[in-house]
Amino acid sequence: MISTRGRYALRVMIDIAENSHGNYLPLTEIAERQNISEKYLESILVILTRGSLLLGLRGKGGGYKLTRKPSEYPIADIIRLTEGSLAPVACLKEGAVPCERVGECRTLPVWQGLNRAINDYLSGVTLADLLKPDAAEDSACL
Amino acid sequence: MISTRGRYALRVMIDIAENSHGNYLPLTEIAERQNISEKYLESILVILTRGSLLLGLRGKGGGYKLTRKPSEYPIADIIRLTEGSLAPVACLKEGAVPCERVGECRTLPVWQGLNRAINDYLSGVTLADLLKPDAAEDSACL
DNA sequence: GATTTCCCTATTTTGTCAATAGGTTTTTGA
DNA sequence: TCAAAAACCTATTGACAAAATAGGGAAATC
Repeated sequence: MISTRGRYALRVMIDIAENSHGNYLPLTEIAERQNISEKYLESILVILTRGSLLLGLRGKGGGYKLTRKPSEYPIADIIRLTEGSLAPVACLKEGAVPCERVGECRTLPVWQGLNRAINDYLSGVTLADLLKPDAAEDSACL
Repeated sequence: MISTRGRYALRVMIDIAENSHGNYLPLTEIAERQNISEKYLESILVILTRGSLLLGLRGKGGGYKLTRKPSEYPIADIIRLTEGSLAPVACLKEGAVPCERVGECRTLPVWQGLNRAINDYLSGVTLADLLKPDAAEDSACL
């Protein structure tokens, strides 16, 4: 199950894509529009910024903006970053110690197949696909 | 993420399919083979039995057995039952109160698409696909 | 230099999952 | 008929991660 953090992250990315028009959007504005507490939202924006999905600028006139065009943000990137992983089971996480039963594990193929299905789907949808028609023009967003 | 309960459930179903040969397998035997505590395993078998994926028989000579041929168990059924749902977000769970933002929700299409990708994949694989070659003959398992 | 705004670390709260415990009922078979 | 074997049932504990809060520090602007 995608957690609150990942779901909020996606909403926030859409919000910025639709409202930024190339400018920096302050946290308070996003929080109000999305009805998320400023403090909790902040913890999510930190992750998105550290992962280079957003650019943060301090001081008056500062805020957050996208680093790329919406069509260059696969949803998979957003969810993977904020959730830590997209893997449906722990043993498929990046850098997991390979389970000792790996040779005899009868269930591994299912999880690998599921993992691929999830990745393929979420990699094939981008932020641009989720925007309101009039906000979807890439040029208007950077 | 699929929880321990769901992963164990799948392992147990495979175990029974491969070892039952039409007989009832007692919990203790399965627990030992799978290295799962008897008490915890019991809580999982209760779910599988109530959901009619297994048949339980009490008393000496009793235990658990499949109710159908392995090829008639989509993995989706096993995981959905033990996890409660396959939905990647709460608002897509069976019987969830529809979110009030539904009309304006920009993220819903992603979750619906992901939901479908997961369901399609897990519905297309059955228990029979995961068995050792020599146990895969359906007739030997009921 | 005061205000705005992001940045950083830590803590509390909450809730679910994993696991355990202890008992009850049914069935068999000696 | 009674002891053993086995599933069935309810409740509780323990551990951990997620959600949310708190308080302050650093950069940029005007």
